[in-house]
Amino acid sequence: MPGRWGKGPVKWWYGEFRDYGYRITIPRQTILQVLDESKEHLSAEDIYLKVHNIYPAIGLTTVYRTLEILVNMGLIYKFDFGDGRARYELSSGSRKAFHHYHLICTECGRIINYTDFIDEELELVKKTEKELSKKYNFKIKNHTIQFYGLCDRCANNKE
Amino acid sequence: MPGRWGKGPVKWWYGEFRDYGYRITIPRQTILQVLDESKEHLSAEDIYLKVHNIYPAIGLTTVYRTLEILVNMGLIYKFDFGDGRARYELSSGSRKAFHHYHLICTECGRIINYTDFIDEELELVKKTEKELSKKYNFKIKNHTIQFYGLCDRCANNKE
DNA sequence: ATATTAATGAAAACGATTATCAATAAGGAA
DNA sequence: TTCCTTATTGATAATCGTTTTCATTAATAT
Repeated sequence: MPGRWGKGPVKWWYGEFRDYGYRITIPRQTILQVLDESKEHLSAEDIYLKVHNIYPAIGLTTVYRTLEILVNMGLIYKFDFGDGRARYELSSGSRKAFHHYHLICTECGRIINYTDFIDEELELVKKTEKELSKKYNFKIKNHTIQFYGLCDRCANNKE
Repeated sequence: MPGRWGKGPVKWWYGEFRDYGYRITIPRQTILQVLDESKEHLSAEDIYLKVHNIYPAIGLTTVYRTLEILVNMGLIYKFDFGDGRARYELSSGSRKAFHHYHLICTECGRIINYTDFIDEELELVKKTEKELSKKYNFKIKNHTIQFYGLCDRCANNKE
């Protein structure tokens, strides 16, 4: 989609936003812009700070509220890596959506998205998903695979 | 191991506990007993309440502190399912340790451990683990696979 | 341009977890 | 056993991420 990801405020979600009956506001535009420009797994506060640089009137409350509706709309994913704060990432974007596979350092909290083996994993996941939803009567919406351990830096610091 | 899982306070961890220099106390015994007798994914407060029935003098602080050392010792696993409270489960026990695979209802918080396909999954996980730890220099200690969705009860309530 | 009402931000409230600290009790030594 | 040392305890306060409240502001339909 040429031009869809040009610089400046992203607009591709305007229609979808209106379909939901949501208004298009500067805080919401800025939050989506920040999410779109970032490759990281951002926490609510990360996002707040980045938005604050662009639009200093922003409130942390608005960030939380906007993130919640974006999650409900399916525009972003919310992750919980066990460090007490949630992380958010656009569900679609410049890069393809491989947001489900993570390496997490339990020492420093570093998070790496890996994209190796996703084909094989996706196949197995799809099969599992199908069988599990049948067996347990679960309507499966999403999944994650996480590996926990020590990253190189932290492993070295331990010896 | 016959007799290892008899009723009454569990004692199999006494040695390990002493090796770590930890003292064996009534609160700790009771917490481990509760964990051993439960098949569920218990939150700290769940555990507190159950222990409180047996040993009313228990404090919530002690529960948190004990759980932390048990996690560090590797005797229990700590999970974070994204509902703001951590869950704990014995890493070994009467049942084998298939604590890594969950179905989570995002509506009511119900958690189901599934054990289907774990053979295939374990195989893939092992392979992935090996390759990822090489590629990213990660010392992988643990992993989880979670499926999020709606359980039968909650899916029905939505229509 | 105006009216309607969703959206905002500051502040307070909340819930889970952690830190503080004086009192207690486990376990080794005598 | 009894005493001593020190880890452990539980009540309380503090912390931190997130939610709620509510009066003010601003987006959109008219």
